[in-house]
Amino acid sequence: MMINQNKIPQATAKRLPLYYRFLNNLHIQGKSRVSSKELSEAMKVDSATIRRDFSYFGALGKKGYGYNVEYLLGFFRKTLDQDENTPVALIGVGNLGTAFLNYNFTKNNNTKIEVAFDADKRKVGKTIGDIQVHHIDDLEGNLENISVAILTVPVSEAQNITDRLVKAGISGILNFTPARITVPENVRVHHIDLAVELQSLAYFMKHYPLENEGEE
Amino acid sequence: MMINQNKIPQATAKRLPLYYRFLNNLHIQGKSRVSSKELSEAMKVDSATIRRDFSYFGALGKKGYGYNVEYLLGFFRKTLDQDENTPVALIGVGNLGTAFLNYNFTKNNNTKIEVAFDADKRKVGKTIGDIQVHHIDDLEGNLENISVAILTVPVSEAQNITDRLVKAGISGILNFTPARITVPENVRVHHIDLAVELQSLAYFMKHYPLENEGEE
DNA sequence: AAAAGTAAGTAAAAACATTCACAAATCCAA
DNA sequence: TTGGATTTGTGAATGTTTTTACTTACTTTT
Repeated sequence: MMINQNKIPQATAKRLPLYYRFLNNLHIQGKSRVSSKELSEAMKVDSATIRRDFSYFGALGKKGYGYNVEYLLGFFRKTLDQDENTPVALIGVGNLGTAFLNYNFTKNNNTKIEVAFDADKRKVGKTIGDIQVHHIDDLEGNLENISVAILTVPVSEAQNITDRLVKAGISGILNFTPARITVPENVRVHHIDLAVELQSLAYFMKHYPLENEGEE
Repeated sequence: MMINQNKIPQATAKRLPLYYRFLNNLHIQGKSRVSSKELSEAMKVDSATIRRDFSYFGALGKKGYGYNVEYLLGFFRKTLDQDENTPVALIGVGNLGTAFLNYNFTKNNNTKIEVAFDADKRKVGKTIGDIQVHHIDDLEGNLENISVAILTVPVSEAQNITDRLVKAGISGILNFTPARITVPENVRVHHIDLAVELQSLAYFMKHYPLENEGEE
C-alpha cells in the first residue's frame, strides 16, 4: 500500500473524490468515453486543470480521443482506495449528526459511519439510519479499527471530546464545530465551519461582484 | 457602501469571518489586547499570515503591543458589514435543512434564515426553529429582499430548483447537494460536498502522513 | 490514404498565497 | 529614564496552483 507519490499537489488531491464520483456517474450512465472539456463543463473545473491533475498519475488518456471512462474509473478506484472501506465514527447525534446518519454515505463511496455516540441518554440505544447510538462514556471501548471521526458536538465539548478521541487512537477528524481544536502533530483535522461558509459567501457577493468569474 | 478594495486576496477574505468570530469571543471574555501570536495559537493560522491579512486593511496594530481587541473588532464589523443583516432562504427541509433551521445562526452572526421551503406537504406550515416552512410552489412569491439561498434538496432537484432561484433573483447559493449546478455568470455558488470532504480527509490521511504539518 | 479535426500532455509563464526575517516602533520593568 | 523585550508591518524569498500555449498523436471523414 502507501502509494509512492507524495508529490500530488494538495489542491489536486482535494478534487480527486469529485472526479471519482463523476466518472462513476458516467459509467453508470453507460458512457464509455469522455474528454476533459466535457468533464470541465459538468464539474465546473477548468479543463486544463483537469488534464494537469490527471497527468500527475501518468498518461491516462489518448490524444485525439479523450479518456476511457472505465479505465479511468478503475484507475481512480485503486488510487483512492475505493476498495478498502473507511469506517467512521460519528460523535454527537444532534440535528447535524442525525442528518449524517440518515444521509448514509456509501452510494459511490467507501466511507461509512459505523458507530455513533451521544451524551443524551434518551438517544442512547436508538438506531438511526441503521447505526446504533452509544453513550459517549463508552467511546473508548467502541472504536476498534476506526481511525476517522465526524465531530458534531456542542462547541463547549469539542476540545474535551477531541482529546478523548485522540487518546482512543483516532487520527483524522472532520470537525463541524466552530472550535479550532488542538491535536497532536500526527492527527489530521479538517474544519467545516458552516457559519463561516455562509458569511464568507455573503462577503464575496458584496465585495467581489462577479460578472465573469468561474467558481468558488 | 461597496468598500473600495477589490484587492484583498480571496484566501484572506475566506478567513475574515473566522477572525471576526474569535475577536468577538475575546471581547466577550473581556480581553482588551491580543497579539498575532496568541491569535495564531487559537485559530491555527500562522501568525505571519494573520499579520499579512490584517495589513491589507492598513496598520491596525501597534508595534511592541499587539492589537486592541475592541478597535479591531469594530473595524472588522464595518468591513464585514456585520451591521446589515443578510437574510437567507433555506430550500429543502430534510435532515440537513432541519439541522440548519435549528442551528440558528446569528450568535455572532449577521446571516439569518428567514424563510424555508419544502416540497413535502406534511412539512409545509410547520415552524422549525422559529421559521415557517412554505411549499416549494410558493417559492417565487416569498423571496422579497432575499439574495442568498442554502440548497439542501435531493440531488435530482438541484438544477431545477436552482434555475427557479436564479429567476427569482437569488444571486448567491450555498450548495450542499453533490450536483455541480449551472448558473449565470452573475450568480455566485459555493459548494460544500460532505461526501467529498470525508473522502478527501481519508485520502489525505493515507497519502500525506503528517508528523509535523499545520492544518487543512 | 490523405486531410482535417480533436484532444491529451506538458513546459513555461503567470497568478496567487505563505513564510521568512528583520527594521522600526513601542512597551515595560527596574 | 534607560535598556532589554516585544511585536507589528512588510520587502523579499519561497512555495503552490492555475492558465496559457503549443506539440504530438490519434481519430474521423472523405
